[in-house]
Amino acid sequence: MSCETDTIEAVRSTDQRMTPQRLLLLSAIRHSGEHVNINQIHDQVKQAYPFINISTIYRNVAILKELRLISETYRMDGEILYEWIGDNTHIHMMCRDCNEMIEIDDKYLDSLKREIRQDFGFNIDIDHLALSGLCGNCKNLK
Amino acid sequence: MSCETDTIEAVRSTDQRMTPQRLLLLSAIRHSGEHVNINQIHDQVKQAYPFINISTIYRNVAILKELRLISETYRMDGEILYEWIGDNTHIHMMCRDCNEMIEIDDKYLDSLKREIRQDFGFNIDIDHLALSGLCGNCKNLK
DNA sequence: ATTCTAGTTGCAAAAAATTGCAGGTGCAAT
DNA sequence: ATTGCACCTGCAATTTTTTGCAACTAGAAT
Repeated sequence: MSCETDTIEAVRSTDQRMTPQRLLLLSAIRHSGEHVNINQIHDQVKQAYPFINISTIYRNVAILKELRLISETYRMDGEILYEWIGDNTHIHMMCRDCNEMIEIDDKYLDSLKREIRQDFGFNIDIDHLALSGLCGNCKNLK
Repeated sequence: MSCETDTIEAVRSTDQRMTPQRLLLLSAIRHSGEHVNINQIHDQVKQAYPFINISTIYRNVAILKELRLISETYRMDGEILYEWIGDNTHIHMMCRDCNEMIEIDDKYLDSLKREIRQDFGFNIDIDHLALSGLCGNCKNLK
């Protein structure tokens, strides 16, 4: 059974269709294994299907983000990166100086999540969170 | 003493100049009192100086963000908002359904900040953090 | 297998954001 | 007050992202 089966189900469970283009795009993000930008996704899909249009990439990325199958991360230098969510949810922590990005287990957020839910009724999405700050290295250089 | 004095100092303390355009832009963001986007800033500055170019707005916003005089917040619908930081730092909490944005005192972050600093050496910027999630209202509608 | 419908795609055009550059200007030094 | 230079600005051109639309197609119903 292909590892795409549940993805296809996730897409179909809404009113969305599973097109070859979308399948290639999903596969590109899922198997890249790291944060990728729009152009990297486009380039990857083009290898299998050279006629894919960049607007199709933009539109699908927006849809998959909405479906919460992929996460969107704004890097401090302005670049926007996408990543497969799956069940490996984590916090992104990005250094505002060197742009190094580390991933932090979401258990660190548990108490914050609980407090904000209690006090404000807000439920934080753990799979979509980018913290910014200064990493240890860059702090020492100051 | 104008309330701009310390701002001017903050800018001059780096290798930046204080131009009339930049002063108008700073004032526009500072006195708007809420989150504004690029076009709102542009429109506001145009009232005082109609020749201001949009690229000047983009460039200055990038610089002031770098200087950490203003914060940048990505709303779930893609809009990018700017806000004067000053000493009123807070967390942004945005609902991914209705886009409602509430501000949360940064004391809620104290323990998370401490843990991440201890375990990863990373210092979280408290003035630049947007949490996303589902507000109480939208959760009940589901 | 055929039909139907609403979502999807590619293309082109529009809009938004960025960049290169020549001329202008803040401001420190004199 | 003048000078010098690095930073800034406006403009135009470029690049990136979004949008409108006609043709296409996945998938359900028959």
